[in-house]
Amino acid sequence: MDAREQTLDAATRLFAAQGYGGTSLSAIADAVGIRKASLLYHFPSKDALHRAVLDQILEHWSQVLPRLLEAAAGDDRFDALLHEVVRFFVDDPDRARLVLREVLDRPDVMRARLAEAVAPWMAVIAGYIRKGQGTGEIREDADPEAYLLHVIHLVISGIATADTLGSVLGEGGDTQRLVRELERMAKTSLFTEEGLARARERRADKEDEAAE
Amino acid sequence: MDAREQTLDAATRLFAAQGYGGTSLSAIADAVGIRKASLLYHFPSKDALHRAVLDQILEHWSQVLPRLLEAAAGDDRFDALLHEVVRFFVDDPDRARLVLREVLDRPDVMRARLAEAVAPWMAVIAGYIRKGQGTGEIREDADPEAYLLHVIHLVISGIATADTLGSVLGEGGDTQRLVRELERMAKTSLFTEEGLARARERRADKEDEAAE
DNA sequence: CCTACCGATCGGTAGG
DNA sequence: CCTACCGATCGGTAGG
Repeated sequence: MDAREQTLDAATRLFAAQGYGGTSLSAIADAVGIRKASLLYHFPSKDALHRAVLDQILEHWSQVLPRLLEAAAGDDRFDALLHEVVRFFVDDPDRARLVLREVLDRPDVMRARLAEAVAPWMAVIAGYIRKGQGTGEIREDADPEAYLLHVIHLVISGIATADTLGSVLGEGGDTQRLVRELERMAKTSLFTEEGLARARERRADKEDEAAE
Repeated sequence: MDAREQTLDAATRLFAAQGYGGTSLSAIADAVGIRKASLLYHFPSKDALHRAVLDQILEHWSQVLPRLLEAAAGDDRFDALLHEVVRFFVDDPDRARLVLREVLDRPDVMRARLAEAVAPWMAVIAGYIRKGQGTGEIREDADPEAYLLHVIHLVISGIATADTLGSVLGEGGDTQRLVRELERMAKTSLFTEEGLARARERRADKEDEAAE
């Protein structure tokens, strides 16, 4: 791993933990083991480094989202999508903390970037939800776009703070327990009882096929 | 409003918008219209000012929560509680942003404070949920503590970012629309169809009584 | 509540 | 990738 990658890694970690204003270039350079001036050879400014860190995360989704929506075009699209989003942030909770901080720190910059990178895909998924409302599998009173926004909130802020707030649950407050409840809430607030029952049948069928 | 209150107000606004590290004492003093040195006459240090800002918020809940739980001891306890929490943060979204930042910036300090101030009440409400699971009004598979934590997440991060992310919904992305869907999600993921129906009946009865 | 001032640290540059 | 250095700003103090 070259110095540029090491710097990106350390910056991700420190920006996530202490914020942009709370992290100095010296602190990042120390973590990498170089001098601050050397860091500014790889990235022209603190702001440029910060943008590079954020680009890494948003770039991932520009690549993964379309692939995922096509691949999981079948019945379990929703499950697959939710699982992938959860997996990405649980894999490295710093990603969740960074996105959360960014929305707080630079609301207008982030609004523009999300409108460009995420909104188009949200519209597609909202379309699927509306189709499900037609077949009776999805609750009529759900507001597709607002629902999606809240599920993203649930995932990101839930995972960003899981380490800290899990302990409020007592000893058993691990991330897995929080994730399980999070997925349950996302599903039961979207699907009708009929929709949930159909999904269970589909899963049972699949297991039978796999067993043959 | 004296200078101390003005300082608390300005600090709340600026810490919420730009974070602790991103806000200088001069910036706060400028907003109040005094000198930085004068600010440090009212609060011994930046850290002390920050603590005072946070204390204001947590103190509110130490007072309101017990009163609310006793007063709304009837059937609509859940509705009343959720509404009050939403109202408090919608009233001033900076409160939501501050709490969110605090959990990110000082995880261990915040864990300790929440364990002391919020955890006991969460245990009480979780007890009510378990009782509802016994009567069939609340879904058996809900995890009471994890559910409550996620609803708080939903409210706080939803409201903290409503201004920014509402626009992702298009023109109609106002806070009210987000709040309505938020409350729908919280209820439908907690109550069974039977529980929801019973709540509707109770509301109809109340309206009849009021009409008489 | 002010002026005046402190050492420390900030992001960034020059030059090699 | 380094040493050396820049002006600006930081949180905080002295003294009135």
